[in-house]
Amino acid sequence: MDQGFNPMKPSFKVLVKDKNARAGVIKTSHGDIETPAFIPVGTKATVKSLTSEQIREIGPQVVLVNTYHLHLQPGEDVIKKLGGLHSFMNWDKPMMSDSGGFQVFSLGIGLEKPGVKFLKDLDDGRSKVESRNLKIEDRKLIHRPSSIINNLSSTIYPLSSNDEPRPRLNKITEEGVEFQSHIDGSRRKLTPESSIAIQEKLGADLIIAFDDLESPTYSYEQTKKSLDLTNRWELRSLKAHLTFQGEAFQGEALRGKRPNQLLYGVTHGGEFEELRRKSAKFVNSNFDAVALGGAHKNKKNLYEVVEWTVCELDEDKPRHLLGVGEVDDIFESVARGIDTFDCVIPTRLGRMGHVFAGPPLGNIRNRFRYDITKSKFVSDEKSIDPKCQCWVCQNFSRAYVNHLFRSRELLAYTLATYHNVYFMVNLTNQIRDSILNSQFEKLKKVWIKS
RNA sequence: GCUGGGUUGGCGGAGUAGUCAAUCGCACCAGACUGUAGAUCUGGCGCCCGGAAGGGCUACGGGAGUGCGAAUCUCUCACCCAGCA
Repeated sequence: MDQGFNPMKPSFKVLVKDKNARAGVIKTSHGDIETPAFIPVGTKATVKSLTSEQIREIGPQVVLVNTYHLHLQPGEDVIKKLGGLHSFMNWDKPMMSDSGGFQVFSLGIGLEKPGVKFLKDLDDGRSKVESRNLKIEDRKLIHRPSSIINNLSSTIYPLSSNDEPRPRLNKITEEGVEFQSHIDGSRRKLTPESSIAIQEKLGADLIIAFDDLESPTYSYEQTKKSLDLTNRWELRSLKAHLTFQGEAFQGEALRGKRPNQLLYGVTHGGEFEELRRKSAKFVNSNFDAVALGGAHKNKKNLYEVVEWTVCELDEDKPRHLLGVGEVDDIFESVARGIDTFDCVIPTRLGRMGHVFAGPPLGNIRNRFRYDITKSKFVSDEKSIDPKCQCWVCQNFSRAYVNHLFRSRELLAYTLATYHNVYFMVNLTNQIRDSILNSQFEKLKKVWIKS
């Protein structure tokens, strides 16, 4: 156990409200999280391309890891033996772990339908969707060893009469999900109980209940069915959480003390107001923390969903918006009462060569980002964002970053990721300050002019 | 000088009479990405018209032939490489 480690159940407090936007603090054994806060994603116990030292320097207060990935590799027992996640990845600040529920979707339905969390791609026309969809699957298959392809679970999940049945890597039962590992093809099972047990061994401060994710293409009936399953799984997650806490730490310092993990229940219900409100009430009445999950039809629907959900929640519970988002999503969600976010966009887009920029360079039309790999930046001596104070912008030109990407140098990914994560952290810091000073609406207008 | 091999799109490199405007890789251009099977994926890439389907033009070192038809066969010129002098 860390020197000075003070086990405590995380708590949350709203400090200041500016209309529905809130500035608060989540206290955990590994330190405080001042909200609103952006949580970078470090799925496999690493924020891709960054060292923990760099992450500390950039300044996010929490990092998110994934139960599914760490369970497959290297396994929670290895991590626990090495002192838990914090010690394993040399990160002594707060950490959140996702339950692996999302992978039920992304390794299953996600293979069959485009638009993982949003339906927007379907608006472009049927033919495009069909071809794109097929190519996604071809791509996945190519990347899988042939032994795995030949042994794929043949569970079919047709979503409409027009859809070709496709193989998927998992099978959903009442008990949980039977997976085929995307790494070696071995058969695995994840249940609410095992997800919680794994998350307990990993040792993140904030953990998430095991849920089933609906597709954005689901009908009301399909969504309701999925929500009902999620609710049953969430209650089992909660029970497991209350049961396992203590057991996992038998013989250790924590025995007999209060649980030091905060379990978030996840709300679902797709695009449907009735289901969303029911789900929010359900989670609110059972959990001390709420994560908004599930699929959304589009941005407008996402904001509606946040509104509907938040209406049904107690003020004193922290609200996390899973997997969102873009700059405008963050403003709109904070405006409606969200406290924390995690999203792969800054890290993933960074690796793809897209870098963020605030006003005036960045705006709602260019989605606050541009492609640094374009030839027009070959000899551009300006920094990525002239207004940015990050280490990358203080020391490197667009030309240099452009060169690194074009020559496929590894540093490219590090510099772009560094800057992008800094951008998100800086953005949420500005948002928090604006709330504390009752200037949130003003800041929001400067950024997205709504 | 002799002998052998070679000369294909921005580059590398397939093709060796029709299904070739020409496989493929690189480079380049464009697009995608929201609880990460992602340092990834998709599309374009001679010129012109078209949204597309498709159509027209110019092309496989230069020139001349054979043949219904040539990047592919013959002759010749130029250049490159290897071995021998």
